[in-house]
Amino acid sequence: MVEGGPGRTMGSRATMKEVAALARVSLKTVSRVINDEPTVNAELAQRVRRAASQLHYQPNFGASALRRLDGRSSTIGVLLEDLSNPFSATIYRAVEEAAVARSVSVLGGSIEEDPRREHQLTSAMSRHRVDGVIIAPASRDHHYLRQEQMAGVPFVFIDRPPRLLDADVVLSDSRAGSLQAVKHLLRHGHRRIAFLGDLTTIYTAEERYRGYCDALGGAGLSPDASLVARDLRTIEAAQLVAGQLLDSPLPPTAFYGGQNLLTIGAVRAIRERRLQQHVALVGFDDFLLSELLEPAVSVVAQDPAAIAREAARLLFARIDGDDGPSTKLMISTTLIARGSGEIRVTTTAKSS
Amino acid sequence: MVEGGPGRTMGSRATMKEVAALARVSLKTVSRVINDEPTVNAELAQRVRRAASQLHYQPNFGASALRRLDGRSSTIGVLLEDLSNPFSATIYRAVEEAAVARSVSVLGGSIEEDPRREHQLTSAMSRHRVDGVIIAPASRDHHYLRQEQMAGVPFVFIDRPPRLLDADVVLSDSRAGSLQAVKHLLRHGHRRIAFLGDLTTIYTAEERYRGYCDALGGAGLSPDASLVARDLRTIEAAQLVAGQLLDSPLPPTAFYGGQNLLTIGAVRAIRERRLQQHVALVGFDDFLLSELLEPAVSVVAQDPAAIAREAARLLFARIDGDDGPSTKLMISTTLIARGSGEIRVTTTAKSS
DNA sequence: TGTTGTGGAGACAACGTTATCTCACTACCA
DNA sequence: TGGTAGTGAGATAACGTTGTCTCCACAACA
Repeated sequence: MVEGGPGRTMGSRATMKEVAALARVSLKTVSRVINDEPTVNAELAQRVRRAASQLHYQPNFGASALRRLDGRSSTIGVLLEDLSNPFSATIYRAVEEAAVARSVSVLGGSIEEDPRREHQLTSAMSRHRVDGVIIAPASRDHHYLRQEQMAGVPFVFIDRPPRLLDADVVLSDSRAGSLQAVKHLLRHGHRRIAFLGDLTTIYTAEERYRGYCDALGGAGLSPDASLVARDLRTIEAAQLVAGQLLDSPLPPTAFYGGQNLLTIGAVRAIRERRLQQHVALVGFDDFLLSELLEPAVSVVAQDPAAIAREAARLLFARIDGDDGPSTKLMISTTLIARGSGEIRVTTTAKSS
Repeated sequence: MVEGGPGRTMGSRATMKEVAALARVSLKTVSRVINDEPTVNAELAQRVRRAASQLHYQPNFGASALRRLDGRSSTIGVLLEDLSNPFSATIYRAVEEAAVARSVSVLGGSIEEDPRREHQLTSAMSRHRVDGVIIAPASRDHHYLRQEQMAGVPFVFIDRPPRLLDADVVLSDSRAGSLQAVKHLLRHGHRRIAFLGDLTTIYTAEERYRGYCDALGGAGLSPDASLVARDLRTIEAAQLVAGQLLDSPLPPTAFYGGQNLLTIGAVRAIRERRLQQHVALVGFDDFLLSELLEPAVSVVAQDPAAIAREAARLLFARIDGDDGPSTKLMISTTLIARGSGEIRVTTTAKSS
């Protein structure tokens, strides 16, 4: 045998043919045993299994998918915003769990809010002939996926709905959650509530802004443009803007952070100015350690694991042949009061 | 055409054959165009490309890998502890970045410290005929991967070295980092330093314990069994144990958290008892918001992105044919002093 | 003008597997 | 005893692609 070691070495893999030869049966019989077909004599099956393990035989999924009628590759694609952010990572993990239960492998991808990258990734999924895709899209026109659907690949959208395409979708109720968060602040006497929002191109960012407006409207207020900052993406950007707002002549008495990182940016800006006991804050989406800050941060929590479980359930149902009309699921959010959101408006900072 | 919609519909995919027919060229010419072989007349190539896009042709990687001499599937496997923890997620992302640069897709998997699951996942990778694997293993004998190596699949180990197998590896210098952390506490006058550690079966947990012992030894001390808690996995477990230690007659004056979650558990226990200005704490591995706690948490930071970049570099070099001897890379750690680790031993809590 | 070389394109086999068809054999009943 | 199911296993083709071989047209050369 050729030398082992870490490098690439040429000891090719055993095939069914070789297993068949060693077990002295036909190729097809090996196929039957590998696929657990019942119509094979126990003794022969035993012989085949022994031969297979002796040769370290590993079936070739690619070849199998190529030949089999249903073309199944035992692979699904999971395309999310960014696998390194906790929301995406939690979703990935929950989908992975559903997938391993079916012996399906997961091809992951981070779209990074880049429609071009979304196209590249879906195209790669297509070339790999995945059995289905769960996607949190960045683009605003998903029409291009129609071809894939027609080729029999089900898509389940997550966190953001499909546009110009009919497909299943599982969403957090961002607008209602936002409404709830801002109402909470209003209830504590705040009238000057700043909004920190992500890219306006992002569906959920838009929804959260709508919820913010809904709440203000419900209190007879209308959004004050000078208190609304959008298209923020990083902790630093949010920190800067929140700081500027706090330093302005008529500062907000409360912040609503439309996303994890933006909430954290607000925490930093507030903290820098030692205003953490005076300026209220509610964030959308929970984050690790939010309860260990002082004051602990009140949030509207999503349930990413639940979203992922539902999405996986829908996807596998489609893969199993369900061809009913498309489903839209809303997963509700929960307001968690921890302190920062319950700070009442202070007399000194009260708006005129 | 059959009805579209979200369900599975039977509009099969275009093949090279159909593209060839539409472009009025041979199958092989299409193959040449798709693979960017230069020996094709420009006009023909144009015709082929037009036909391909008209039919929404997507090459079948499986079939391609099956036939081509090198058997490349344009897929790598990345098997980590748990994709939902920030360390694993950061590594995954950095590897993904290197992979997309080569138009390679990533099959991810969470081993969850379960050797059985590790076997299942590596086996799945093998069946998918990945071109290579980056793995943070849970098992303690990797001999079983020899077959895969011999079949030409390179493995790069990450965070934990291979055992009974020759393969590339990229590690954080856990022992040195630990030594540094505990020395730091000793320098601030602490003698009763508690150790919170993960499963003793985990290589890095063991190394971090060794570093702890090294540091104590360097100060003429030996580890006090009553201050050492190991095999902890969760925030809650660490919190409980740290609390018990703090409530004991002779409590530690400092904690060394051998892992993120355990450090956070210690923070909670200390905080519950309002001792955060009196009990020192250093953690191994940085975490988000560590700097926003009060006091901010001093840590020994790893550089998971650097680990991943090096691992990807090694892997792709192997895939490109490098068959030199195996490489071992150590990525150094950095002590970040933020406050919690610089608390001096207090007179009241000083040990006898 | 005949020969050789070259470059572009097609014919065909093969990769490892599964679907289909066929066949040998047993068991059962009239 | 002959005929008919039923069952287990092999022979063969085919999936979509690439590697190899062959062929043809055309240019270059003696």
